[in-house]
Amino acid sequence: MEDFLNTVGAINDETRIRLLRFIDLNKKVCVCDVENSFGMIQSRISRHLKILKEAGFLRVEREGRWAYYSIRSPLDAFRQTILAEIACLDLDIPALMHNCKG
Amino acid sequence: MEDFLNTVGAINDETRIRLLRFIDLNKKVCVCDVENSFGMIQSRISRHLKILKEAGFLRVEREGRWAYYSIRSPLDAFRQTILAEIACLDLDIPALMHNCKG
DNA sequence: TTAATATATCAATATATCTTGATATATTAA
DNA sequence: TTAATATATCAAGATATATTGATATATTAA
Repeated sequence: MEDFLNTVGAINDETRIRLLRFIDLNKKVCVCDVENSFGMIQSRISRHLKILKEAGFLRVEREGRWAYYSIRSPLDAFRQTILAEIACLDLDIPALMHNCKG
Repeated sequence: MEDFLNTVGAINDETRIRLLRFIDLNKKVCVCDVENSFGMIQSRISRHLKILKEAGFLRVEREGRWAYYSIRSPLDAFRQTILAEIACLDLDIPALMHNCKG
């Protein structure tokens, strides 16, 4: 139950739905690129990515000062179904903007 | 997006998850039976059933002074997947108590 | 018609979640 | 070591959702 509510709670937010789709499309992104692509402040992005990660949708790899987020693999059938459902939605997903300063 | 968030929001609540499973198991129930089975006040049950109905999970048939709720049929694949996922959870579902007074 | 039952909805409060701005930590480059 | 960049987390306020008790509506039975 706890895991189910965690999973469902994670996708019960428009920002996170868009973030999830964005990462699904762009495969591997760092926080500052997401920040810039979505035009949202860093703490907001970071918080939502954490929720998606803890809900089992994302994984993080640290490389130097960057944290790269991608869709967790393997993904169980239920979360795969959710991703597929989100892929069918008519979402406004921004283009990936690389904006890290080094 | 609106429909997706509606669907997801509906199952983002422990009470509604249990109600959904209860109705899935008992097929067709009136509000006062649910009220008694769950030991919750009527306004609470009524509100949650309405949310599940508006999220596309339930349908209502009025018969006299009773409102009978059941799983909506046909149910699209995504909602079926959700029901199946809920069926796998270890939930505390009460036995159906018939308690209408006439 | 009156009373009882079933259900829905409203208003108030309580609780949870989201957003922002500030701050803390870590890594790298100068 | 100092400064810059990237990320995470915290505290405060804003917003949304849940719960309760009260009330409204509808149906049936007496």
